[in-house]
Amino acid sequence: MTRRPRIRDVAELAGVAPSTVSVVLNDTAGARVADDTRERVRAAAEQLGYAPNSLARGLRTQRSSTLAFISDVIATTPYAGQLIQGAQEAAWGAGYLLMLVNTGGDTALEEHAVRALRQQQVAGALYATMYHRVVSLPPVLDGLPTVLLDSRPADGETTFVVPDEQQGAETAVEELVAQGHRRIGFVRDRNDGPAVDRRLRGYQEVLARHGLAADPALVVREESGSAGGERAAGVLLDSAEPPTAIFAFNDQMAIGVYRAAAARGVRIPDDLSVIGFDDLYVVSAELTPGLTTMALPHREMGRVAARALLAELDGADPVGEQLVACPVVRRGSVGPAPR
Amino acid sequence: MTRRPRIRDVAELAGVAPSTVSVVLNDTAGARVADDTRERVRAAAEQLGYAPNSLARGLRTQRSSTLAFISDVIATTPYAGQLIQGAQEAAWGAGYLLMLVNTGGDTALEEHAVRALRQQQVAGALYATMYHRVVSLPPVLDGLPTVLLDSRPADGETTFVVPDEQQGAETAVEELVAQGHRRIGFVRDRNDGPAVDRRLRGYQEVLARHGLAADPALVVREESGSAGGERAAGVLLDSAEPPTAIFAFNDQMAIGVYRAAAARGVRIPDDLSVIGFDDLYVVSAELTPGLTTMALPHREMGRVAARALLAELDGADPVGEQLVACPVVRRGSVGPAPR
DNA sequence: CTGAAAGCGCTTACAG
DNA sequence: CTGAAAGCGCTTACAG
Repeated sequence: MTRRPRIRDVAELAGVAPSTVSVVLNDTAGARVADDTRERVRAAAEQLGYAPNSLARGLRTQRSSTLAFISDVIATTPYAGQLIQGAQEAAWGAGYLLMLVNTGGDTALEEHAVRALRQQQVAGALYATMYHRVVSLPPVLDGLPTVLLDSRPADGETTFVVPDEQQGAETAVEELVAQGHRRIGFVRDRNDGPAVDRRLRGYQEVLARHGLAADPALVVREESGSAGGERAAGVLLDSAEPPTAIFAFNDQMAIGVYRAAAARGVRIPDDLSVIGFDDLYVVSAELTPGLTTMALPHREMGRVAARALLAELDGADPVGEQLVACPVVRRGSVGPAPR
Repeated sequence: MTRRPRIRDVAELAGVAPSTVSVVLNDTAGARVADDTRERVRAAAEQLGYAPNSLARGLRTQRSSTLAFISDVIATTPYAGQLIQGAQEAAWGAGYLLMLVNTGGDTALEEHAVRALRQQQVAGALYATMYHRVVSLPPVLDGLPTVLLDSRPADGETTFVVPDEQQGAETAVEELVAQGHRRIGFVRDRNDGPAVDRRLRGYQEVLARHGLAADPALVVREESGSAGGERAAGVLLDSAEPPTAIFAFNDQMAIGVYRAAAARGVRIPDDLSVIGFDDLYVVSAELTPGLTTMALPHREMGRVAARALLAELDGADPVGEQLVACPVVRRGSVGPAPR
């Protein structure tokens, strides 16, 4: 394997100085080079298969073309890939590569990793969490342009990109209302958090918008897994006035709703409509009937975040909250309200 | 934000030359530096929070400390994270960072990405596919130390790391035999491929080992999704002599087996034991009863691959096939054979 | 035992 | 319009 050509090789072949090669290949603004010289340089570069050494360029320009993608628990979620994919697409568009680090939530390790990333002169960082929550940026990140992905900063001006939870919830409940449902239950996580708070608000908003009673008995708090969803749906279905539709905080809880319905001979969507949130693909598509749900726009979020970061590297100011809309994915679990 | 300290700053503070700082901080072999000088240098570096610029070091030493992680379809599989996580763990241990690129299977894009990676002087590459298959390495990778992850090279000496499919299948079927099952069905993918071939071999191996008849009617080919699994299991369950246990090629097909059983009033595990493959977590844990299955050791595979690559960077020869064992994950779908 | 010099591969003022 | 020089921040022979 012969070594990669350097700029000097191109210069010699073209019969010019290395600086001329640099100017030509970079299309340096305000530099005047004769057309035939340009041509010779280009041909020489092409012939040798020359591609500049990014390390040398980064050292000289004091600006690398890599972005850090730091995440807490990439390993255990099927979403991470989409976030990365989106970020990568936007980064590539601008000639940046992603350096990936997964911290597993370990602070010491995170600090170590960020240090290594900074030694590599990353231009900026995307700091991603695997679900929408509030975080404090670690001090090692100080002074490095950073955009938060799927989380909100505890304080500061940082740009952060999150799903539009409220719009998602509104869309979901509108979907049910449009089918004639008037009593709609909400099966929610036991804990508060940015996601559940906003989804609840969206739910309430739509009920109010349509003049539907906001019966507190229709909102049941439970653990956020399928077992919790099953218990919560059981409470609703066994009540004196059961809802004809249930909006589940997430797809895992929706699985539980399916189970509670099956156990009671309640058919979906004939007797009960169900709509979930997250579009946890392997789950939502495999249920019978398929689960209609709100997709978390991870790929688009990744894109938006990378674009915002790139803009900041070009001198733009942080822009705070960036909401990305959640689209509905219609499968078979929503039907007309039974009369 | 003040700029990062350079080696010269440390040298000035310690009252020595930059070269001495380098020698001390890198513990350069064969260099003799007085203990108190060492001490002063260390203290100065500590005080300034000095960390060497990896770009400059890489340029000078002609050796970067980044590895490329190139994958085809990270976006759509929940496994990718584990692969990356494992690779990262091993890479970090050796002071390397991962540069990630997902090609989406687009060759032109892949070529472009690999070029960019090489411009960044990555020391080597991990080339990952999202399921076990045969690949040809793209020419752009020529001359760059590369290890294949979850795929086998069409030719060449390349090191490649794959799950031990046959051991996994043997373990699965032994699990059933140990529970007294004598008629065991195998619900397999319609297409051939390294994974299904080896799983079939493992299945046959165990039957032979225990002197059980290898009835060809017990092996049913179908599409590899849940619908295929359902049809295949239907064939087995409706046959004159139905099996008491079914080994499914993968968890998706196992879902179908569950459905076929439910549709016929066949109870799992009382009437029928089921064992899957892949441990597609969201699926296998959410079924009722939970699916007993063989886990794909993605994290460990990532680790093994990164370690092998690092070894090659240190001059070791490629080692060809590296098998990583698949452990069984016991949930509730395997029980004693009905009498 | 320590320092001065050269050089990795680029880019960017600055001469001419 | 083009080239020579300096320098980004390191490390590594080589003097002394």
